[in-house]
Amino acid sequence: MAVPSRKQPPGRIKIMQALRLLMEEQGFDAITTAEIARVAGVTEGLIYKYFKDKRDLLYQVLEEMFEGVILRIRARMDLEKDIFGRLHAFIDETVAVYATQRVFARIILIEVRSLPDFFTSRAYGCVRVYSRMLQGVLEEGMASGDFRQDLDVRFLRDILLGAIEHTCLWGVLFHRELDVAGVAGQLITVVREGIGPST
Amino acid sequence: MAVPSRKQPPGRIKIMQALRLLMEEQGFDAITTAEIARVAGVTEGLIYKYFKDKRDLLYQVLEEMFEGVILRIRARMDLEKDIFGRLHAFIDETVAVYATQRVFARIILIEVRSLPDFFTSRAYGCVRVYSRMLQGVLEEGMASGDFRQDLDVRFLRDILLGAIEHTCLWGVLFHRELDVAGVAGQLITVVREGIGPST
DNA sequence: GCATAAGGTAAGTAATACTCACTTTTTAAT
DNA sequence: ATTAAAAAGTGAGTATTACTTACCTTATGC
Repeated sequence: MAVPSRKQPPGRIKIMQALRLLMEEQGFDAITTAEIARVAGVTEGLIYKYFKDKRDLLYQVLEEMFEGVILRIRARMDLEKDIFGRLHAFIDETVAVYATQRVFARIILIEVRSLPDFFTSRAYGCVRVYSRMLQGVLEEGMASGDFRQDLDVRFLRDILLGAIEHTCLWGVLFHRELDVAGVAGQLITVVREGIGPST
Repeated sequence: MAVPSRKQPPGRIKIMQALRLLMEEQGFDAITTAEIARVAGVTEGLIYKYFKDKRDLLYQVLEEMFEGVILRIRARMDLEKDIFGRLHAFIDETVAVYATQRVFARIILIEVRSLPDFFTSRAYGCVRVYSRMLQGVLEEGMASGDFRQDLDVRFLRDILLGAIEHTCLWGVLFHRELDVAGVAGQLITVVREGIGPST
């Protein structure tokens, strides 16, 4: 689904590109529909031919980017054989995405959280798929005995997702470089062995 | 500072209470200034006598609540002697706050993140104080040798903060009960010992 | 070659955050 | 007590902006 980039009307594409471009420099709320239309080279009314409202436009832009991100992470994970390798791949690739795709990172980490209808959007479906990927690895690890058994998989998943997001958040907010290997490495260390004195 | 609840004009207090009340049921963006004024029993214009703009009102409400939260967490931590006890107190009390003070939780976890000028507000100062409390514990743990030495304290702090926030996020978003002891317990377990098979 | 639908336009509307000139109340010094 | 001045509060008005609607234009299939 959402695949045929062929049949998409040019105006629709230009509108989505315009928003992506504008979001390189401004937050979503600061961007007006008039500005989007101007940059896209179309009229304001056209936006509402293809998008239910301004937020729906944001969600569809996010969905488009998220599909690429999911493919990228999945491909990277498929290269790894052992559990911790796959876990590391997931974390490392996620951080790498946040580091390089700033518009994507800003949308997912900052913008959509406060928009209520996001959680019924197709873009949120991507979040669930993404989240499920991590959960899958964790379940494997439980089943194989590589991870301790006394943890709730969903809790553990949320702990990891939160840790990843928050370690990247400040860099994304303040446009600072992200030390991808550093963040991913520290995360994996903590997760593997905890913060107790090294064994 | 910010103490004298005496000298505050009644209108100002009523406006802040009105926003808190309205936020029990609605998101910040969905609340209009007209509605705030109506509930407060004052006119719309008065809001702008005491608050720079609508967001500034939100920040001041948050700041007021945050001061109480900080006192509460600090008091709880001061009861604990050993490092892991203090760490557990910080986590447990934070989760308890998110579980019981839903308006506070929603503002800090969901609303302010996308508002650019939040990070120059006094309320953000509270976030820094709060965050510094955790960092203090971690530094102690490093110094005393209770924690492993090869971790960056600030990374570790962000990992923990993110983990706490994210494990509470869905409950807060979807108005579900939070299993305070469960969340805090799992977090402490992971942090202490990692996810490797239990030793 | 024409009907039909899809792509696109332009002017208008309602809502809402915010302003400003003004009035009322409180405070405090003579 | 009187009054000046500062603080508290009002209410009508404005600019912005997301969104609508009726209309035009171009492409597509039969």
